[in-house]
Amino acid sequence: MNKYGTILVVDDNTAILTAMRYLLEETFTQVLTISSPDDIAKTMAQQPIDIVLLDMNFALGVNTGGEGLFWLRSIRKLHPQTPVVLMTAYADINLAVKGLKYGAADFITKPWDNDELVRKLKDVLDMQNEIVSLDEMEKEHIRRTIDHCHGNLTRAAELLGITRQTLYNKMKRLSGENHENSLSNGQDVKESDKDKRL
Amino acid sequence: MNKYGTILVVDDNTAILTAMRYLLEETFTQVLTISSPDDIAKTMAQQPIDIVLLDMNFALGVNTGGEGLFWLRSIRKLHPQTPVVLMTAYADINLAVKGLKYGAADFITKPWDNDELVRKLKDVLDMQNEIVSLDEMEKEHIRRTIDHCHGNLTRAAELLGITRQTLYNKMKRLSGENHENSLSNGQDVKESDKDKRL
DNA sequence: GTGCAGTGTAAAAATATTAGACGTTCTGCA
DNA sequence: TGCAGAACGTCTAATATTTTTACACTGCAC
Repeated sequence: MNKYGTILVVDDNTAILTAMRYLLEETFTQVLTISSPDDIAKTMAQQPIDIVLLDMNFALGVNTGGEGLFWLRSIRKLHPQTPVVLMTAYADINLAVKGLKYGAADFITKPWDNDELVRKLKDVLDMQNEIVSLDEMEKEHIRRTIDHCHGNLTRAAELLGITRQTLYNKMKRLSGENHENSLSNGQDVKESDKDKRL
Repeated sequence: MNKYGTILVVDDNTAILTAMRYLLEETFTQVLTISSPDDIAKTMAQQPIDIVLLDMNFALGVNTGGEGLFWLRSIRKLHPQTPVVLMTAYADINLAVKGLKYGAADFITKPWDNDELVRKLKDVLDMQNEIVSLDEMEKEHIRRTIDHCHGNLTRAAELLGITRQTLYNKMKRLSGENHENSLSNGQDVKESDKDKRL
């Protein structure tokens, strides 16, 4: 079974940290727990962390979640690619929206459901593993830009920083490539001679 | 003053639609309001819509927001680049998270604050207007991928679907281009002879 | 030590992009 | 209705980039 790497759990309630350790050890290769968010940077500098589970309410009596958002941003700044899942006891829709807009990968409310928690963490990691090829990324961005320009290819090309002709080329080429998914196992089917000359 | 294009407001409460029309006419060139989500597709096919403000609870008595999510997905499918802002009277954190994950641009709870509503809508449109050049997008994706591969360039190149040498080229080229922002007004400073031959 | 995986580099051939041009269609407007 | 400007679609030659293939070097596990 593929385990899911290293998870860092940050919560000032040590009982919760203990519970998390037991729960997450089944799924993750390594479960790190710290009770003070001040240690986040240090811990993440020492070793690669694959995902962070971050509590939103640290200062006792201060439950606006501002603390959590601060640490979320701090993590995002230092490690933009490491997903952060937020956790809070005080379901606050604005907090959730803000958290997700600051780049949180998901949001979990306490008390949590064990299965749901694990499933969400797995989903996040599965998703972020989906690195797409430059071509696919390019295709998507081009599509969006053309859409944004209401189909005006001249303007789209300008925004994209390429010439109109290049945009035509890319559109032609990229539209013909969407059936090859392709992780080819050595069988390179070169069809480059389809209309080399007409 | 630059107005913000066409907004489509979908809510089954006609009083709210009327209020929205008055509120949003100051900011948007055109305010379309429909009370039935069934008309969304038709309306959006007839003319370009720049942003959608979508209520989450349509079927009276059914307040899970499932209806809203359904229509959100339907809009995202047909017009992936058109931002959708969700609105609900029933602050539900899971609904907000789901909505944002399905691609909603923001989330507003009723009763709303006029200024905040308008500000959020403007923010969304300002943000989505930031179309970046293909080069910038490429650079960002490459950076993320290398990060994801813990610095293993060979694997990053594989994931990106390019050769390792091309990755080197792109890294060298793209890292040297980040000071030109550049919207040049005809002054093309060609420095292509910097190390043409050595 | 040897083999393996990754790095850094090189040069020629294959491709892609650019700049510039041309005639055609579309669209707003007088 | 007809015109001017904007966008389209296509082409060519000059550049630039990417691929292919190859070589030498490093760190590491066995």
